[in-house]
Amino acid sequence: MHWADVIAEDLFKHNIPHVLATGITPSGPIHLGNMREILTTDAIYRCLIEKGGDAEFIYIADDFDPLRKVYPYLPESYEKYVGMPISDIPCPCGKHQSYADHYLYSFLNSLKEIGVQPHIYRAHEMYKKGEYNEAIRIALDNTEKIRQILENISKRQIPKNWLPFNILCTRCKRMTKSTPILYEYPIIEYKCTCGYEGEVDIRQGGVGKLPWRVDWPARWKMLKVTFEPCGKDLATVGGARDTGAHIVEEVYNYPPPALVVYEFILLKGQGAMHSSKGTALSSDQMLQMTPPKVLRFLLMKQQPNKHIVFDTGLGLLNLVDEYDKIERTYFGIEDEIKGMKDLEKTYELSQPHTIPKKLPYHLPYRHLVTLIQIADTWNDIKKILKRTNQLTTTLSPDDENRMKQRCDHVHYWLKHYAPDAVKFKVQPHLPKINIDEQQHQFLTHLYSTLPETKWIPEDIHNIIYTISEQHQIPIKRAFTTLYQILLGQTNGPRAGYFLSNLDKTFITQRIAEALK
RNA sequence: GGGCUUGUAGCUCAGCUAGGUAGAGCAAUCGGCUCUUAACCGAUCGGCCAAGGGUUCGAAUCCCUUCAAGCCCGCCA
Repeated sequence: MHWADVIAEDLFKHNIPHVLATGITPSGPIHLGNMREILTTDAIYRCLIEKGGDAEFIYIADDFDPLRKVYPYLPESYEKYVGMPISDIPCPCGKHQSYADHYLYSFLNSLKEIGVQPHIYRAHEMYKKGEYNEAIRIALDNTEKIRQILENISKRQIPKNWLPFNILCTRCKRMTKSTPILYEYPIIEYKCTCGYEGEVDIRQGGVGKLPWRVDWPARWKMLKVTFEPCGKDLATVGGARDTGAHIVEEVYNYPPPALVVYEFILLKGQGAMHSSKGTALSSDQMLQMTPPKVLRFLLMKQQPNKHIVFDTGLGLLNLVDEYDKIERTYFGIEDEIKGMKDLEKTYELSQPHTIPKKLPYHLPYRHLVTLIQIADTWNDIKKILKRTNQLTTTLSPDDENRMKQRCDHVHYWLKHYAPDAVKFKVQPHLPKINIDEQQHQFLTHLYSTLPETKWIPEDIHNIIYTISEQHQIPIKRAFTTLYQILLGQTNGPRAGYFLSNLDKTFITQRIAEALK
């Protein structure tokens, strides 16, 4: 059984309305690792619905959190906003309503594209509308109990005057600088390091925020959460998940939600992703170089508790080809791959929206990488495919769109991530090179043979070999010569296929030019 | 010191929640007309399943111990 089915079945057994929750702080680019939380939940959600369960999928944007520091991707000037809620800080690009919106919207767009549609809650709205008021009151009434739980379980020392509430200073608008002096319902008197002393009325929304370790359990109760995955960093003994489970039971009188711990996604050669260190791949970037279904596939094929090593280089091509292979297998075109577990379910869960009824058109992804560097646009690629009999039927509009999208992805990948070894450019003019005697011989002979050569890979391949044999030119040298006059580099795609994809007249002219 | 997760072929991973002859993809090697490159096809190679012990007729799989790696057990999310 697929892992998502196993978890869904567990939830289903409880026979209650389920709320599957996810939550990410939009304090920076939301990356592929964060995406795992969403997609893991989405998979379980889909399986649960399929079984006939009653389930809702929600996403909470923690946009009332304060900005912690000036991250490397922020301008220096943001120093003055540190400590303020990210929903109240201006947008870095100026196009969004707030700092939080800036990162949140790009993420929400990615979600749409990847076929995930959770009900979206925004923490700053919930706080400002007063939806947290009851939870805040309960937390403050139970200050001692919460203090004990936190001290016992996480072994941390909590200051004497501490309250489970971070006050938003009325004057400096920071949430991290105030210390409470006295709490008497509903008023908290506080002092801020900015020098301000004042009071807040907790019956008013948005005057402050529960600290994370309390906010989380409060939210479980409020939204009746029954399941929430969490990253392995939070799932440790003494971590937020641990203290949260106690607080929700002992303070909020609600059972802790079921849990799945997911592992990190590592970037090949770089280790874990950290937005703060610039080693993260944002969901945006990811979707610009990978078809959404392939991205889903990457996460669906692997159990959540396994780390994933993502390779933005050649590994990406393998991943896409692997996906295509699974697709062919799903439609019965290819034999089942033995090592592939839960193939059907994995394929279905990889679809952002609907499951295709028939096999989509396939062109090996690696081949596309070559073609696109020759032809640039899908329309031109199509001409080549037709001329060379690699494409003999008319494509459906769906297939057309898919291929166009793939072309965009390959372009982006080539521009930003592809290793130099796969890159080449057919030079519009003869590159400056010196042709020696041997090469001259080879090209002369090739030139004279071209008119009667059939422009198909095999034949092209053959004449290259035949000619170099006749002139006793090492075959490697023959290939190099061709790459030199066409690409200006010493190697390239397999010559026969490569040349057949180029226009014969163009090749003839180029050789003539080189012989001058 | 404590917790969680992971450890299977050169690499990325299945197989572990049914205990029954170790699997896939990629890489590598060889072949596919006298054919090395980056479409493609076929074949081959490749593993003491991290190590040790236990349960069992039988263990990659269940149990215990050890080792290694990653993350956490301050603040903040």
